[in-house]
Order: sequence, then structure tokens, then C-alpha cells
Amino acid sequence: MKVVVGMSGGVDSSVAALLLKREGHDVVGLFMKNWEDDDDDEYCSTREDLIDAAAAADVIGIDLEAVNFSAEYKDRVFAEFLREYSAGRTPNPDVLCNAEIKFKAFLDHAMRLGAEKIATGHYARTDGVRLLKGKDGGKDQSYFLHRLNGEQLSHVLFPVGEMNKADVRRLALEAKLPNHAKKDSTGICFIGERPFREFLNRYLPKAPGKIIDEKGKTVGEHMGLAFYTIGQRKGIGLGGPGEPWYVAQKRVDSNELVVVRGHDHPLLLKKTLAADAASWIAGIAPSAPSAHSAKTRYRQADAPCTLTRALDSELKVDFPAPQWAVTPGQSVVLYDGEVCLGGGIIT
RNA sequence: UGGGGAGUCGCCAAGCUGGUUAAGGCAGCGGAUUUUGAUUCCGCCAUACGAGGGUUCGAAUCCUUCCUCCCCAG
Repeated sequence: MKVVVGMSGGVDSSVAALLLKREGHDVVGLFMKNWEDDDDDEYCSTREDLIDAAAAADVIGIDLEAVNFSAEYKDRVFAEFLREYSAGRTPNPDVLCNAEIKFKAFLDHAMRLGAEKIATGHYARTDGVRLLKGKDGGKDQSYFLHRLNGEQLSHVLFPVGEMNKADVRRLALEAKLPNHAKKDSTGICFIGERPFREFLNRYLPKAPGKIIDEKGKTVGEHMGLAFYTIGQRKGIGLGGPGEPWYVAQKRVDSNELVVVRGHDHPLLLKKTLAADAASWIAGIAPSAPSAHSAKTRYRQADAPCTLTRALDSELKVDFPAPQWAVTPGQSVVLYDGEVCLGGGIIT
């Protein structure tokens, strides 16, 4: 079967391609360049990633092509990213990127190339209908994929989803893939890791305002609500005696940042949340109320919860144990054991 | 002006019955973890203790003068 593998230049996607090739499939690698930047360093790293992907493809014995979805990325992901930050929320661009680019623009493109399936290096599993967590619990990336649906999943393969990261690297080493020891990439997908505030400030203006404590007392000045997120400790610039300060609320109307002292301050703990833009992998919302588990952010341990309201567009969740720094804009993702049900954007 | 108290890293704050490497927390900086942003973790961060004298083998710790701040008197 013809499979188009999205290759980033990293080990995971390279091993994914390797596994598919070994299974005898007709494999083609596709490198995506989705971010145009004036930044020289970034230009170089994208260039290096392409070189790494090409080198891996060469060893595997497959062709590698490149595509550029920069326009789509900018329109469907980055514009929304900026809108959300401007509105005082903290978006997760990679969740959108998967739904709009990797498993839409890229998927469509691969289909036009005659592929039966596409594959990526995500640590997740699918039976073509459901989305399951990756076998390596420490690397599971189903959180980022929760906005996919059955139709998309029916065209997707996650070859490394059955493996542990250590085994992926070992396999890469045995296969002599040149990137077997390449460091895992971090930062916004396709944009990369960079000084975040500086990056954001290239697109959003500073908008200084008051930093206040929970009693309303002014304790400092912030540079603009968009440059902070709930639960943030570093970069607030508030010292003094006592416990560290954490961002607890962003009041967009008054342009005030509310901070509290101490990691376990009540204002940082929530036992309930609401979310909109719900997306269900099965296409329909689970019946509610119902018991599940949920993550409020990536790599967080699953927390038992009750889905108290589940519609096509919105959902509400109650947690028996308070959740720390539940952040508007981030995704709440629901699970039944290994099965990812979908989720929504926290409001 | 008289009486009392205090001046240690940007902010708090140990140490102040003299011994030496000047605790710790907050902030800050660097790194690890991490396909978001955070969190978390690790490391770094005062040759210097308001200033000048003095006592002593040795002082942030004792004495003294000055400066500054606070409180109480006026």
C-alpha cells in the first residue's frame, strides 16, 4: 500500500518510515515547511531538519519530497493563535496544527498523491476509528491529536505508537539512521523553540497594566496580559518576602493581572471547568453525566472526572480532586482508559 | 534638639555571648524535563555585612565617631 510519511527530520518520524518500509509498503517521505521566517537561526534549523530528513530517507531507501503549507499554517493556525492570545487566553497551537495541517492539508495532499494512508511519528495508536494513547505512557501524544475525527483516523498510521521511546532510538541506531541521537524537538511545531515573549511581541504589542493581588492591591506592573499565562511563576518580576507569586487570573476588561502567593493557593485550584469548541473523535458527544478521566494540559496525569454536560459544541467537567492552574485556551481532553474521546477548549 | 531602636545581595532575613566558606526564602540568570504556553527539577547569584577609625592572632559580630531611617518625647 502506498503510504506518505510526514518526516520532520527527527527520530520518531524517521523510524515510522523505516518500519513501514520494512513492512513492504510503498513509502514516500514528505517534509513540511510550514513557517516562513526572517529569523536566520530558524531558517537554518528548518534547513538542517530537511537535511536530516533527507539523510534518513536515503538510509531507509525511500524518496523524500517537500511541501510548503506556510499559507495554510498562517491562516488556520497562527492567526487563531494570535487571536486567542489577544483575547487573554493561552492557546495550544499544536493541537490546532494537527487538526488543520498535519491531518488535513497534509492528509489531503497525500491523498492527491495517490496515498492510501499517511503516517506520522506521533506516540499514539489508532484502529482506524478510535484514537488510543501511545504505548509509552511518558511520551503519549494523544492529547495533541484529540481534535481528529474517525474520518481522518481511517487514513492514518502511527507506527511508533506501539513502541517506547528508548526502543525507537535503539532501532534507529541499529538501522544506522543518522539522526538516531538527535534531541527531541520542543517549542511550537514548525516554528521551533525560541524566546517566547520576544517572539510573541513581534506580533502583539505590549500593553502594560497593573498587577494586583487577590485583595485588589497593586503590587506591580505587567507588560501586557498576553505575555502571561495562568500558573506562571517565572517572569513576573515580583520578589519580596514569602512564597513565590503565581499568575491566577487575567482580567482583560481592566487589563489587570491577578497574582497570588504560594503554589497551592485556592485561586489556582479548580474543581470544575467548561469548554467550548468541543470535538469528539467518534463524531458525537458522549452521553452525560458520565465518568471518565481528563487531562487539562499535556503530560499531566489523567484525573478522574465526571462529564456533566457534553454537546457538539461545549462541555463541562467536574473533578473530585482540584486541578491546578486550569487555563482558558488550553485543551481539556477526555479519556476512557487508553481511549481518547476528544475534548474542548477551556473557557 | 533630648531619649530609645535599627541599618547584612534588588526584596525579606539568619548570624550579632568574636574565629571566617556570611544560612535560607523571593526575584533574577543558566540548564534539565517538555512537539503549546506554563509548572517542576538542578545549578549560579554579597572577598561583602551604612561609612570612618579602633581593640584583637582574628570582627558582620566588641568600642568609638559620623551618616541614614524609624519610634517616643518636644
